[in-house]
This record gives sequence, structure tokens and C-alpha cells, in this order.
Amino acid sequence: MKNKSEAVCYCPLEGIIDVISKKWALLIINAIGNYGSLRFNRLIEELHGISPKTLADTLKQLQNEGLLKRESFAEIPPRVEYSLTEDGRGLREAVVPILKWAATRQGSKRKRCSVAYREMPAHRIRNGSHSS
Amino acid sequence: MKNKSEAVCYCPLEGIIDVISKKWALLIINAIGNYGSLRFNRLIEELHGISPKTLADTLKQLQNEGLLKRESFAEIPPRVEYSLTEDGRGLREAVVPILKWAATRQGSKRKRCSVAYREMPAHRIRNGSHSS
DNA sequence: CAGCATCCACATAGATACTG
DNA sequence: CAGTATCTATGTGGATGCTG
Repeated sequence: MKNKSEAVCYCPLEGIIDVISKKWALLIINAIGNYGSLRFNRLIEELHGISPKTLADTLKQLQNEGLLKRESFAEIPPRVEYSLTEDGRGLREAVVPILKWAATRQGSKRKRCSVAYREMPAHRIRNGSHSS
Repeated sequence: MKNKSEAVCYCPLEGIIDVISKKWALLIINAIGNYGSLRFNRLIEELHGISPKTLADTLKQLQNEGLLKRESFAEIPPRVEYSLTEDGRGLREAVVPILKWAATRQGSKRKRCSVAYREMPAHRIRNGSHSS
């Protein structure tokens, strides 16, 4: 086990804060991660409460960040599948420690599952793959 | 080694997103963590660029979240020291994986240290304690 | 020194309606 | 189905000036 004074540059934060600070970003990452791939309206349901605009915006940003992959199929009706890139999967797992920390912190500050979140499957993250 | 399908509730995110999404919160947590404790104006310098209002706001929120401890000394001039609580230290460490992920991701998306951040000592996080 | 009060600017999210 | 276009509401950060 390596020890204490290992330094990690905090700078990447500047880039990543833009991602994780978005209200829905991590939820989207996780939802897609859980299912392997999801479609637009499926995400709307999963995230329940998000507006198409917000979803579209976030999806686009996530693609720009290289976290999501978008595949559109020329069918009628149109079909578009979103899935995680390697980076996306990496982020998804990197967040777990924070979740664990948040879930176990002693203070009374810890949040319970809100009704809103409880209703959605996507409110849980799994460490491993989605085993699809 | 435990495996794949360990589930982590994503709900705490709702509470924690409010913290980590704040532009300066993690930087403050880290800065204080690095030094053990810091004073208001010292933080202003460390974070360089933050306004007193924003710092005060964030500091207050962090206290409410139970991440920071505030100690004021009845001296002239007044002195106030901020330090991390157990929870604060926990968060600080829980963020490391994200930092590491961000720092090593393959895409060209990865951010370099901005000049702004490069100038501040607080832009680095250490895994262990600050060994004060 | 360590803030608070005020006002302002901008980014993000939601509602709603419409389109390829 | 998978978005886009608008408009609005809100929140978060910044600037400046003042106070215990």
C-alpha cells in the first residue's frame, strides 16, 4: 500500500467540474451505464423530470467531453442509442467513492433517497459492468 | 476482491451535488486540507480570484454540510480558523479517484493546469493527512 | 481581519410548443 | 421518435462599499 503524500493535481477539476456540476450529468452517465445503452425518450423516463431541452443539452455536452457515444439509425421511426465511452465508464466508476462517502457519512446531513429519485432505476450505480 | 454488481445508491448525489457543483467548494476543501487550517484572507489568497462574498457563502454552506469547522478567536484583530471535519476529510479523499481519472483520461479533452490554478498551492491534493 | 449588504451578470434548468 | 426554438425562473458568482 502506498502512502500519504502522494500528490494529485487538482487542476483537472477545472475541466471536470463542468461535467459533474451539471445537475443531470452523473445521473445520465449512470443510467446509460446501467443499461448499456439508452434512447432519448427512454432517458426521459429514467431520469423522470428532466426536460427534453435539458437532456439534449447535457447529452450534447457529454458527447463533446467524450463521455458518451451517440449512434443514430436511419429507421422509421428514428432511433438513437446512447452509450458510454471508455472515459464515460471511467468517470462512472470514479464517482463511486464519493457516493459511498456520501452514503455513510456520520452527520445527520446525509440525504435520504428522495421520492423523486427513488422512483428511478437509474438512481443506483453498480461498480462493475452492466453485464448486458 | 469483491465483484461487479455491488450497488451503490445514487441518491446521496442529490445532497452532494450541491456541494461539489459549487465552483470553489472542492478547492476550498482541498486548500484547508492541505494546510490543516486556514484563515479567511489566507483563503482569499490561496484561491486567488474568489470574492469575499463567494468565499463567505461557500464557507457557510460547507459548515452547514458539516464539512468545515470554524473557530473564531476573540482577539484584536479578530482571527478565524477554518479546518476540516472528519466528513470534510472524507470528501477530500473521495474526490481523488475523480481527479486521477480526469488526469489520465485518454481523450484530448483533458484539461491542463490553467495559469490561474497553477499559481495556487491549493491546486494540489494529497492523499494522506497534511501531516501537521 | 473577517465578514455582510447590495446590485449585477451570466449560466443552467424548466415549460411549452413545434419540426424532420 | 428525437429532438429544436423560445422564453422564463432561479441560482451562483463577481464587484464594490461598509462594519463589528
